Amino acid sequence: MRNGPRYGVQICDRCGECPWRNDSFFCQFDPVTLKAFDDITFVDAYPEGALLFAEGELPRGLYIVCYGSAKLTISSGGGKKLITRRVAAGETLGLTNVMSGKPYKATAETSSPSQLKFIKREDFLRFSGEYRDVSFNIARQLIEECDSDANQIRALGLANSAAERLAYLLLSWCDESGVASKSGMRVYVSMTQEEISQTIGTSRETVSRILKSFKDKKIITVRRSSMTVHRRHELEDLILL
Amino acid sequence: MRNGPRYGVQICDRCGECPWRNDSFFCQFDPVTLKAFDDITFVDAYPEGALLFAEGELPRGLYIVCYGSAKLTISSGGGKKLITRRVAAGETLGLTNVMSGKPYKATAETSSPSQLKFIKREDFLRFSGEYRDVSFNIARQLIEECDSDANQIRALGLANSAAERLAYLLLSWCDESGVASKSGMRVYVSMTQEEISQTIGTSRETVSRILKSFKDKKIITVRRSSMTVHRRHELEDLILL
DNA sequence: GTGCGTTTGTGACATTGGTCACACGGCCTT
DNA sequence: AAGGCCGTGTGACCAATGTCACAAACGCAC
Repeated sequence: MRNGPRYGVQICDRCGECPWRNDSFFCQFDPVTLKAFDDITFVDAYPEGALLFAEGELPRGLYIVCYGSAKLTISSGGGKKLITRRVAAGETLGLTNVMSGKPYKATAETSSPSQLKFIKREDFLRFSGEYRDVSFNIARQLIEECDSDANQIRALGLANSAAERLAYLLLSWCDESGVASKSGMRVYVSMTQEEISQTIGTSRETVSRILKSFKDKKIITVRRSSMTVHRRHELEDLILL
Repeated sequence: MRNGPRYGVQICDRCGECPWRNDSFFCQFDPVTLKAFDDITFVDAYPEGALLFAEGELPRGLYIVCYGSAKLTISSGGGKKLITRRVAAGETLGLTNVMSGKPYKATAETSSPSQLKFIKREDFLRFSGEYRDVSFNIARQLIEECDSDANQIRALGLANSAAERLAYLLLSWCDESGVASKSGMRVYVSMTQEEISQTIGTSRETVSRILKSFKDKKIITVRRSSMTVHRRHELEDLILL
């Protein structure tokens, strides 16, 4: 830690000393690789909502989320917007484009105050050729991206209704971050209904109405920003995916 | 060529002698790699509609299309079916699953009489670690898959109508395989309306109606299995993607 | 040609869900 | 307390499209 906090984030520019280091992808280099890695990266902190790159731009380099989170969105000429992925600490932003050199197909912005590492494209390409565990981690992340894309294609293409997609989203929250309580599974909801609608590809009003119908059927209860799923199986029954 | 034709396909089991070898991915190994590669692969011919693997199965090995074509589909409990990808000669089937060991998320079947190579998973994993150009080609193919998935997410999630998705599909046909003629761009249509509907995630009837509306507006004409796009820009105007 | 299976065309109808319009409530700042 | 902003709840309305039910056209085998 060299600097004071910025946007509430304590900056740390050497992976070896990183207090948030976890078991995902790019945190997992061995000490030698990590040292070389640190030498070619730039660290910076960003406030919530900072634009990292935009659809159509050419990739200048690779971002890695050290702390915080980001989201990728795509948008249509008609103003419609879809959130295609949420990126957590330890994951990369725009890896495929850095590898291929093709323009970004999505826009990336932080969704909370975050610290990111940045590596210039040419440095990263050279680096990835020199170290074995780097190419391995690249492949891992690429596979992970394919996997998550496949899930989204399934949800968008196969669901018969917005209710089905929403039920699917709620269940994924339960599985990823749900806490068992006596009356069901409690999850912290960090998205507004607007964001939820952009995640499942529907309108904000529809999300509001469907959530109401879930509440009416006593499937869920909502208090402040936490939601409790009482009858998981009723959500599962909705889903034919 | 060792064997007589099967399902109308002339079998060839050594890449070095392959008459269909092209410039995509796995055809591009250098001679040394190619030789080692031939030693661990099995070649076979399949009729149209042959099932190669199904959703939920564990990957036994990697398929590579030498000749012919295949498609990947996903389907819901409700009987709905979506074609997620068409796989042409030189491309692989199920690479991500072979790499990760996770169950297939899609079903693969040939969409014309085809010759495929098969490599057992453990052989492929060993092979991919030993030869440099193999890992390179794997990364290339993974990136290609992410790219195609991203396009599909955009088409499914951002389009406002079935007409928009269909227009998008027709334009992609023009770009990929269109032949300029005096009255417009001519493309050979190899899909039935049923398959088209499964590609763009709508019903067969809707495809029929939208095509009719395009014909009525003189945007396209259809004769037998070839279609001519007369007014490309009118299709483009439909698309807000 | 004849016949059969597949593919395509079309009408009628019900439902979903997008859009517009506006009210309400919470929270923050002044 | 007042005002404003943001997120949410809700009614009314309508266009898009899924579904069912046939009919017509096409392609292929005999």
